[in-house]
Amino acid sequence: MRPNQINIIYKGDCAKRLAEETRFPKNSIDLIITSPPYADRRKTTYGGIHGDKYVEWFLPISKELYRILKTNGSFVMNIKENVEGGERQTYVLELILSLKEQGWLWTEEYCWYKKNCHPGKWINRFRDSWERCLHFTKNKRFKMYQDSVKVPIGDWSKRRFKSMTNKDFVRTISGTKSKFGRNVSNWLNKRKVYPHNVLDFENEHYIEPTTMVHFATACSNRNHSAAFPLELPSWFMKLFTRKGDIILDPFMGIGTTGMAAVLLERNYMGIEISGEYVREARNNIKKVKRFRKTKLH
Amino acid sequence: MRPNQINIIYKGDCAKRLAEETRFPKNSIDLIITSPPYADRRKTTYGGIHGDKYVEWFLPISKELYRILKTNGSFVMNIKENVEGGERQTYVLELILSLKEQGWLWTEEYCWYKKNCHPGKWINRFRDSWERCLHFTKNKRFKMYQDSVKVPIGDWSKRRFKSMTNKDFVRTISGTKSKFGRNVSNWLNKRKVYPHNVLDFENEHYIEPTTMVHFATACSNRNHSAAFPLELPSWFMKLFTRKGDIILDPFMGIGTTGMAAVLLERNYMGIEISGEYVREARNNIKKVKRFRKTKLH
DNA sequence: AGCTCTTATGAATCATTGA
DNA sequence: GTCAATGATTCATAAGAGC
Repeated sequence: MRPNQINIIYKGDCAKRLAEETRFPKNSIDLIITSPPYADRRKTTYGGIHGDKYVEWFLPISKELYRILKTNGSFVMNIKENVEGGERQTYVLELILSLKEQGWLWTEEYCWYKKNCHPGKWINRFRDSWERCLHFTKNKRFKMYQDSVKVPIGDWSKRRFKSMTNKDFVRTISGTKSKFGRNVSNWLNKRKVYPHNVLDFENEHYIEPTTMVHFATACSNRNHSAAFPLELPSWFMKLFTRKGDIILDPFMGIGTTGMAAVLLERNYMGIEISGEYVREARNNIKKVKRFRKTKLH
Repeated sequence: MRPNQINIIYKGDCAKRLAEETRFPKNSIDLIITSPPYADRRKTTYGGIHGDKYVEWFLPISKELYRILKTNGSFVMNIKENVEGGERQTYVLELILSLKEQGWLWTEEYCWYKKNCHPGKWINRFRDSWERCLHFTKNKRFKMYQDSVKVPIGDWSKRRFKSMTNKDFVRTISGTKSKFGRNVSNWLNKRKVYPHNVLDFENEHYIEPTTMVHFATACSNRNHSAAFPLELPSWFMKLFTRKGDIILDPFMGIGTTGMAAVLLERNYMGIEISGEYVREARNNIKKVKRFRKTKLH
């Protein structure tokens, strides 16, 4: 069965919304990707779930997610435990163990390496520049389209570098965009390889650059910062779905997942408890749709 | 109390060795850094501890480690759970929870991003290119010398050196006659910033390049590859200890921790169960000592 | 000595085969 | 069936040979 409506955002508490079986029939979603509220964050909307209560709060939601996900689908959760009392909290670890008891397979943990992380200075730690992207599935075999996220081959193609003189180095450093850059990028495009499980979006261009640039200029929303950037859901969508598949984000926020889905010609479904976020998400997605029509076709 | 001997490697099972109180008095070690055998690895030496038994096996060891670590010391464990039956194993998660019950504070989880990870291609996952470096302490306040691991920053420098191996880097600067060499010296004196909690040794050079290069040429051991490269223990040593401090590796292997300690003028202690590894570790450390005398002084 | 090119090999994982 | 051993797959680095 298919959901009775797709490409829609429902306002409400996702535990309740997900239980509506005509809207969310079993085995109907190809990919669930979300960044749930972290413990003690988003206090206004979700009442600031404490770390001690986090697993208890999440399990009814993940039970519904398990029901509605296709047997060959994937569930990707972007999360990072915050620090409390000088220690990393343990609720993410406990959540992984509990999800396994619920029937989920903990297939992989991707590392999202974000170099431009939040600023700050503490005496007992450095800035946190990575987050977990937990990959759960219902079965050992699931849909995975690895070719769609291939990246240019690594820099060991520096045989190219070695043939260069010191002059070339200096010119590269001083000159902004010399022919050096173009040559190398040409060379690199000759061969593509599979990526690994650290997502480093600053170095690699997983979204087609032209699409990305056009889009960035077309819809720039500085008012609110997304929980995750467009690249993150886009990467997993390309990896685990094909065009026309249905992708769900039960904590839709300002609609980043929906925007990525539209750009990649997938169908989205979203749930969001905050009315303000719902409005903004709908608006953002509308902008993306308009952009796709005008610029890409 | 101080250990009755330092700069020594004991052969034996570390659970038993650590209990010898004259050799390992309580509150006597400044930093414990180790990469314990991963589950089902190193079968010949450690009997291949299975994931199900891993926590049970490790807890008696960590109990002794807690006893001998100074109250302001740190315990850094490099580990990564492997895949079994298509899923990531959970023994590392369980170990973290159990260590907390034992009294340890789980202060931080650093991510070691290793780009030269094992090759391979599978239908359900990509290559694993990161490992956990779990940071445990006995107290909220502990010794941390953040300034000692600051990294040079520069708009061009990072981009420039990203694609160079240490060897290239060293070779390049050693030709100081060139203009490029002078540029590099400038780079070394540039403004420095604090790193973050992703260790990315390809991009940053945490060991002084000259030391690094001289050493690489002086002692190259092909026979055995270290579990972790010299940079990893070096980085944590600089961060959590000062010259003259005592550093313990209860799973010494071929002595990488000891080599780093000698290079950084710290004292080391090690335990290793394999006689062959003990010999090689002693030999490696001897080489480093000789190197330090001849090349650096 | 310095550069180019070749070759070997990693804390891996999965499917298949054989006991 | 269950478990163990083997082969296939793959990318980046470093050592070694040759000029």
